[in-house]
Amino acid sequence: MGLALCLRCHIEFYQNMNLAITPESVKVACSNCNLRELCMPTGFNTDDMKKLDEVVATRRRVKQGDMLFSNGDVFTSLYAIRTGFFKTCVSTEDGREQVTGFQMAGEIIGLDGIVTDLHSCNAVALEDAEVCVMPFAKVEDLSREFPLLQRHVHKIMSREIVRENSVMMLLGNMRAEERLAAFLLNLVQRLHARGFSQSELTLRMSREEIGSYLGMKLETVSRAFSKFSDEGIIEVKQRYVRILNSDALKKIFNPETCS
Amino acid sequence: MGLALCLRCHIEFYQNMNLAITPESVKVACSNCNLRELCMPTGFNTDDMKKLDEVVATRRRVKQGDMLFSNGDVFTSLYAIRTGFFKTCVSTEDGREQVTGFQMAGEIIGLDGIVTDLHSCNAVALEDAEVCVMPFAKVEDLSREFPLLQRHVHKIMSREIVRENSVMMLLGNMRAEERLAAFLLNLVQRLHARGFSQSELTLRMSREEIGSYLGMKLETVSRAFSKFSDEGIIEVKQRYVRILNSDALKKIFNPETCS
DNA sequence: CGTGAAGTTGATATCTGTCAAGCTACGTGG
DNA sequence: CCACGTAGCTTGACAGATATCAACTTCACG
Repeated sequence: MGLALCLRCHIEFYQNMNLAITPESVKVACSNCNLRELCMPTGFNTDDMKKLDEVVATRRRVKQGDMLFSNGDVFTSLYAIRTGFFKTCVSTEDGREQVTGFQMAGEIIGLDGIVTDLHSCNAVALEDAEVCVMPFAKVEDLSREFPLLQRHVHKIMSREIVRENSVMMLLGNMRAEERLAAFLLNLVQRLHARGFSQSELTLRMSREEIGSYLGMKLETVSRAFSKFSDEGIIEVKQRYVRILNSDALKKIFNPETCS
Repeated sequence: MGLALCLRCHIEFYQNMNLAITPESVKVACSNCNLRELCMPTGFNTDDMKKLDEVVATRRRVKQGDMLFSNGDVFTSLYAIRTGFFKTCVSTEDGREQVTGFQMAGEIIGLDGIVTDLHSCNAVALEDAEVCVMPFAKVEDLSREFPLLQRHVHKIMSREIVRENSVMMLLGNMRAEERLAAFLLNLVQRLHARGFSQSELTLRMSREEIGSYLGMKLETVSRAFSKFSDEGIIEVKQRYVRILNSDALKKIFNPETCS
């Protein structure tokens, strides 16, 4: 899965990956899943592919607002998102919450639980969702059998580490508008890789959740949206966002070029 | 390796791990390394242990200020720190640098390179260091043979993800003094797990590097140190720090108790 | 013992947070 | 089908935390 991550831009560049999502797909097996290229390694023959179908034990539906897992839950499985949109967040006892990521179809959540066998964050569905449940013991078993799968699992974890590095850069070094610009470009880029528009998106999260992710208050998020809108860079209407000038958005956090 | 990570505190609690570091140790094999419990899984018999010695291909010395690897380098190996102290950092073309972590003996660096086969950050030695070079292909081979090693590798990567989650919480939700307090407690805790003092430490990094990690400017770091010092919570003399009142330090970022 | 890097401290500027008011959109129930 | 209520969003005024700029001090190293 040729993927390069531009730390500067906080944008992932997927190659050979432009998958239309047909919500009508019925088959349970990975081998027939149209998200396969996002979740699973490629390069298997049909026989091996069938064996790999075992990775997914079951499917699970999660209603909007419900948690797939939460802090303290026993870790048993990774989850591949089939449909829907999630946020993961950690929180302190005094109620401060930090959104650590937003995840969409084809992305894997639950990696936080491996180290202690307990989840250390909450995964909340931001819209009705369906996930593939992949018992981690099974993932490990099959990984030992299939080096390609093993490598794939390692890449997924490494990608998450690198993504978090880029979020640290955002939080530590960038200013409010730079953060929001990077965030929007990252979102639209990931959506585009899934067959959606390069320039339009509907946010699945509130201003407050965006702010929590980007380390700023909801009012600051709102102001930044308004500023971009005033400058003609984007069009915003509540959660609908249209990017009118992608280059201008890129320039906000990267005065020069962004590969 | 019983490890729990308190997100609130940004403190890792290691269990059964209090290893004095004897710089005189000569043996090359993991099986004879006194850092084994930090780097390697436990529970192997002597025969398996010998096979696992193959994980480490060579040792490599890195002089203070030199890079173990840098952004864009081809990824081949993970590195286990034997002696010395590293920082990892990412940077943008316009020169902004974000320190993403500080690593000490027994910790593993290089995980960022797995996803793209290229390193996406720099690893700089903050003091003369020696690392064990673990070719990743060999790690993967042996992981397929030894489930305990496989699990161990997964835990190391998951731990890094969880650590970065807690840094995101620091950067996104905490104020300057809270960040520094959490940072000091985390450092001293990790040093203590390696047989050093619970209350004294010598910083291996500059104020600027601390600031970069914590998302603040060096002057702000310095002021926070001075404030803690004025309040009698710590004693500071340049890079020497003595924690006089650990509870007060904990209270700064956690008004109640911190487990 | 001199020189420069690192660290400290003060004065001021700037960005983002806070508080408050009003607006918009959406869902619910009459 | 409309009215109402609420949650989410926007905007303004002001406050506060941290950044910036600058001067000075300390320490490490040659």
